Formats: sequence, structure tokens, C-alpha cells
Amino acid sequence: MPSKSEKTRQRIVNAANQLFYRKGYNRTSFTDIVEGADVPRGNIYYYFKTKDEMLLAVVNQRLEVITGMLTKWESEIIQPIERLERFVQIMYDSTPALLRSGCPMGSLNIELAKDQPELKAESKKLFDLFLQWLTKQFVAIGYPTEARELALQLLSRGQGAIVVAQVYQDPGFLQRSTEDIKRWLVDLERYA
Amino acid sequence: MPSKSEKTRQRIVNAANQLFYRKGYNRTSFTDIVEGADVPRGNIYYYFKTKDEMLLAVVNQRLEVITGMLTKWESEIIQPIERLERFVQIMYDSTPALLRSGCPMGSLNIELAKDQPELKAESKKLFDLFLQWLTKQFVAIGYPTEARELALQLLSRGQGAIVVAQVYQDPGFLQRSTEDIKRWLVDLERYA
DNA sequence: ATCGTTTTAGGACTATAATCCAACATCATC
DNA sequence: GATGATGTTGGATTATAGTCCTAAAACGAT
Repeated sequence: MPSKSEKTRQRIVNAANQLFYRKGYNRTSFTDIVEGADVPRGNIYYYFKTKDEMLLAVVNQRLEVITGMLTKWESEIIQPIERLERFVQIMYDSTPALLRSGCPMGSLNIELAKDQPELKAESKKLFDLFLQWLTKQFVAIGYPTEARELALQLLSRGQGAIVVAQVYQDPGFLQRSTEDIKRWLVDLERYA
Repeated sequence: MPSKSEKTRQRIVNAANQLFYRKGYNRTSFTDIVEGADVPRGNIYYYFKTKDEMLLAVVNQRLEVITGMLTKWESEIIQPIERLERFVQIMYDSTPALLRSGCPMGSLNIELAKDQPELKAESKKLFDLFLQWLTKQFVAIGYPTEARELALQLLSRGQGAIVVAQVYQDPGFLQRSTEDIKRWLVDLERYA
């Protein structure tokens, strides 16, 4: 059972996670987090000394959640092509959040890449995790040598679609893009 | 001839423009701008009352520069397909800046889309300008009905390539992506 | 040269952010 | 149930950001 303290910590990380996504890292203040997590002002510093530390905690939590998701997909979905389709599908399923706040992983990296190299390195791990997993799937459908490049291309397509869909608040574009990507994947598998 | 005051204003806008690109809008302070433009602290408020106003000025300047560029392309390049290729080429030519700070238009929109809707609407104009121009070119190569969708796809591909190339600091990926896009364009024109 | 307008100049003021602290409560263990 | 470790609390402190103000300098027109 999680201790009371552990639960408080979780509340803080959850609040920070959501705020970093919705407002961006730099525009999120400790006050925001404290209010979001409903913990008294000073208490937060018992858990995290700096805002940077909070980002690490948030990224690590995301990494865990994503790892869990990908592992689950690998155990539940037998065909690698269907795993890839599942990845694309989740993008489509997240349309409302993506239109509102963009890609949680992409927008964070873009924000931090500007001039916060240490934090960017941290958030890049999210990309690495997906990249590795996607690469593995592309290997499995028969592209041992091009797998990594194909994984990068898949990420690239996803990121592009999300950015444009968000700029134009256009769920239709996101839908058509995800369908395009799925067609591309199916063709790739067919002609492997 | 530009008056002295006009030149000062320009220096301020130029400094802000560069800083907004390199550090992002929210992480750029008035102090940064004042130092970058080398004007005394208080003087800046003679030109811009708020930071928001500065963003408007920066966006407007960018719009003018881009309009000039696109107009020039239209007068100098006869074939619409070559105009489109030129658009892609400029992406490739900007590799170092894109790897460092991302897409000036994309990253700005992503940053402001989070929770600054008025400012986001302003920066969206940059996308609109490109979208309109690209749409016109796709019409010209024979896609009257799908022109806008193709233009969105082109923007999407560009944004995705830049994001991934920046995350992985990979100029090669950007190069391959721009080549892919050019091939796609050429094929589009061929089978119009 | 004078006068009114524009521009310069630097510091003052206010708001908000991040960080720290010292006293207090709670809990596990002996 | 006494004691040390763990966690809680709200306010205090400090840094930084954005905004404003007032006085002086520069400029342009008469």
C-alpha cells in the first residue's frame, strides 16, 4: 500500500504533469502546482527542491506509464503491424487533448530545446522510448536495416500532423493524417 | 531615409525577434530585449507598452519579410513546381538554425497555443500566409480541389521533419526528409 | 533663437515567482 | 508513552519580471 506521504508526492507529480502539458513548463509556477495538488505552499519543497527536479519526476512518471503501455501492447497484440497501428490509433483517440495542448512529448521537447539543454536531454528520453519500441516493430515486420529510419519517419509524420491540426484546430486533418499513416504502414508491411 | 527613431524601433524589433526565436516568447524578458537592442531600459516603453505589443510587432515584421520573399519567388520562378521546391529548399538551407531553435513559426505557435489564445491567433497568421501561397501553387500545378489539403500536408511534413531533426540533432534526417518531400512534389506534378 | 513635440534616460514601483525557514504535527519504534 | 525521524504548515525572504514616471535631451518648425 502506498504511504500517505507517497500519495502526496503522487498528487504533486500528477498536478505538475498536467500543468506542464496544458500551460508548458516555463509558464507553470510553483503556485500553480501547489494549488493543483492541493498541498500547502511550503510542503512541496519537502519533496522537490527545485522546479527542475519536478520536471525529472514528471518525465520519469511519464516514462513509466508509457513503458507500461508499450509492454502491454506487446503482450496483448501479436502482430507487429497491429502494434504500429495501435500507436497511430492512440493519436487519433487523443484528438481533443492534442488540439488543445499539442503533443505532450513534442511540445515539451520543443519548449525545452530552445535554451534549456539539460532539461531537453531529459524530455528527449520520451522520444527515445518510443523510437526504440517502434524500431523493434519495424524490424519485426521485415525492415531490419531501415527500421530506425522508418521509426523516425513515423514520429515525424505524427508530430507534423499534430502541429498542423493544432494550429488550425482541425480534427479532420488529424483524422485524415492518421489514416494516411496507417495506409503507409500497411503498405510497408505488405511489400516488406 | 529611416529616421533615427525608426531605426531604434527596428533595433528593438530585431532583437525581440531573435530572442523570441532563440529563447521562446515566455522566457524572453524585457531586460533581455533592452540589452539585445542596446537601448536604455525605459526607452523601450516609448515604443511598446506591453510585451504582447512587442509580439505583434515581431509577427508583423515577419509577415512582411515572408510576403516579400514569396512575392519575389513568384516573380523570379516561373514554374509553380519549382516554387514549391524552393520552399522546401529553404528548409534545408536553414538546417543549423532549425536544429538549434526549431521552426520559428512552428515553435512559436506551439508555445502560444498552450494557453495564450490571443497571441496564438496572431502567430497563426504566419501559417496562414504560407498556407495561402502554397495553396495557390498547388492549384497551379493542377490540383484545384485538393490544393489546400496538399498545402496542409506539405506544412505538416515540414513541421514533423524539423521537430524530429531537432530532437535528435540530426541534420541527415532533415536532409533526407526534404528530399522525400521534393520527390513527393515532383510525383504530384507529374501525375496531376 | 525659441517653443512645442518627440525621444531618451535611468531609476522607481508593483506584481509575481522561486526559495527558504522555523515551528508544529504525526508516526513508528523502543 | 517517550523519542527520534518523517512529514506538514504558512509565512518570510529574495530574485526577477513587467510596468510606470519624471526629468532631461534632441529635434523640427516658426
